[in-house]
Amino acid sequence: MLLIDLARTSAAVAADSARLAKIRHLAELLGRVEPDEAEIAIAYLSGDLPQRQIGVGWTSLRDLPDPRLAATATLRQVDDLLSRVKAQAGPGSQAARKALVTELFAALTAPEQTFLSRLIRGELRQGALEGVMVEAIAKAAGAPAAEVRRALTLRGWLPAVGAAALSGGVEALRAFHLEVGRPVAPMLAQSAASVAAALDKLGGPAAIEWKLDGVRIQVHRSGDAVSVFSRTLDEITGQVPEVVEAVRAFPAADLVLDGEVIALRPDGRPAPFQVTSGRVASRTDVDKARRATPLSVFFFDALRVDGVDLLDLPGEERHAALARTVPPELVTPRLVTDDATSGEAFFAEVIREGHEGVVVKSLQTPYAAGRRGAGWIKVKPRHTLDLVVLAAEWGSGRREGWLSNLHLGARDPGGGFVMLGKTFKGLTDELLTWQTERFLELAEGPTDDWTVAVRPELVVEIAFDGVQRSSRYPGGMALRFARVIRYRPDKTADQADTVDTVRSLML
DNA sequence: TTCCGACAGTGGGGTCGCAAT
DNA sequence: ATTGCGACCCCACTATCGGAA
Repeated sequence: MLLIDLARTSAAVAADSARLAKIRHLAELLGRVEPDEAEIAIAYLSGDLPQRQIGVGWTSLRDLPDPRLAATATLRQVDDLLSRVKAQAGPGSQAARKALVTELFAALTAPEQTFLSRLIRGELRQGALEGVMVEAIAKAAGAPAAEVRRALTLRGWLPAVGAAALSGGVEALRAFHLEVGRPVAPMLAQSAASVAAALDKLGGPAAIEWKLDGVRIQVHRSGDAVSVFSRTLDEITGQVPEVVEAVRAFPAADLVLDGEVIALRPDGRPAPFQVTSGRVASRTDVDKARRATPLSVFFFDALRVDGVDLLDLPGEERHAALARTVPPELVTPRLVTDDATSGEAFFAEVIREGHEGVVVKSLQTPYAAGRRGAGWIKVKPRHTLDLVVLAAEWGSGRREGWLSNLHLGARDPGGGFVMLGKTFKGLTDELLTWQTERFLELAEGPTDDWTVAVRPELVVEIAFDGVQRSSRYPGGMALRFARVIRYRPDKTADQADTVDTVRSLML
């Protein structure tokens, strides 16, 4: 199959807003792809590369060679070349990558260049990724979407599942099973504003667990072989020897567990997320990193114990299996209750201990791998500040033509404002329209292609999860997960919150 | 007919490793 | 020694479609 076929399908998918139409376009293409190119087609049309990452990003794709007029590139040829790009390493590799990318793009027509460039940058913007592709595979293979979804959960990689479905139908899908050593898409959580709201949503007793501000892990053990995977299913075994040692000591030789690693201070309180994150990312001298920043591990779910798959069992039965296998001090602390008052008290206590919040979990629901299932609901405290808009950046994609990303500043009692970060979240289309107009009225000072500086007059209420140390911003601190709640037309900039207030929140 | 679950899109701060400067 | 880039850790929120209620 030719790359131009995918480029045309992608354009058609983007042109139709209806999901069912997108699915039809994708299924039609899957119906005519050769079996040995099915994985490539599925990967590309759901926004992925079979190579996952190839060391080429936005900057490397800025100036492309002139396009050709005739489309001749096959999927296989493109895929082979991208594998060669990925394989470059060592001195001279950046130039070698660049040369290969240029060679590849010089062989493509304009629509192919656009498609491939967007794909590599991760900005396909066709309104269809994995979720829609699951439906398209089901349609093309004549199988129920639920079977495709189940296989995806267990295999973790849609192109493999889709290729099997296209060639072997439902039977091939049913052959996928949980395999120790191969990661499963982790279950995700929805969120709620309070424990009471979360309990209300679940209806009935639930488990309220500590939410640790660390890094999610999935651990597989078969005999002495232990593998640890990240949330995106990358293997990080070598970076977390503490986990490997802990799990080897458990009284079960066949395990799949879900948990979190976190750096704790000597007094048992959590280190800032940046510390845990940096430790987990360290690969070059793990022993040294470990001595400086030891990791603790806590488990909260069991997907398999001693040869028995637990994914489809109710949460409580999985937790019972976990408790039989993992020593109590390594099980994430929890409270089972249906009482909102004691639930809120538990939440308050967890926050006092310095942790991020809680996850309220249904006792009944199975492990909804890879989905933001309704069975888990996270609750975190929310801080707010009234800050001043210092500038805004032009948006892209569906926000093109709108001033979108806000630069936020706190008032300096000594005069002026100190920038604390940016946010684009929480804005409705209506608000985007309003603020674009307003900012252009207030525009002043240095303005580049992306940024419009404005007179610091507008006050906006910002929610955020915490204040982190920052080397990027002049005040030495930045807001974590900042988002807009509302504008405050009732306030003037001299009534905005000060940097001193922000600094007091950093501890 | 209305409601709501699931998805895609739009970007945020921080850190590490590597190659280039 | 420093800088730029890619990858990945954490992530919130709105708009939209279409099936569920």
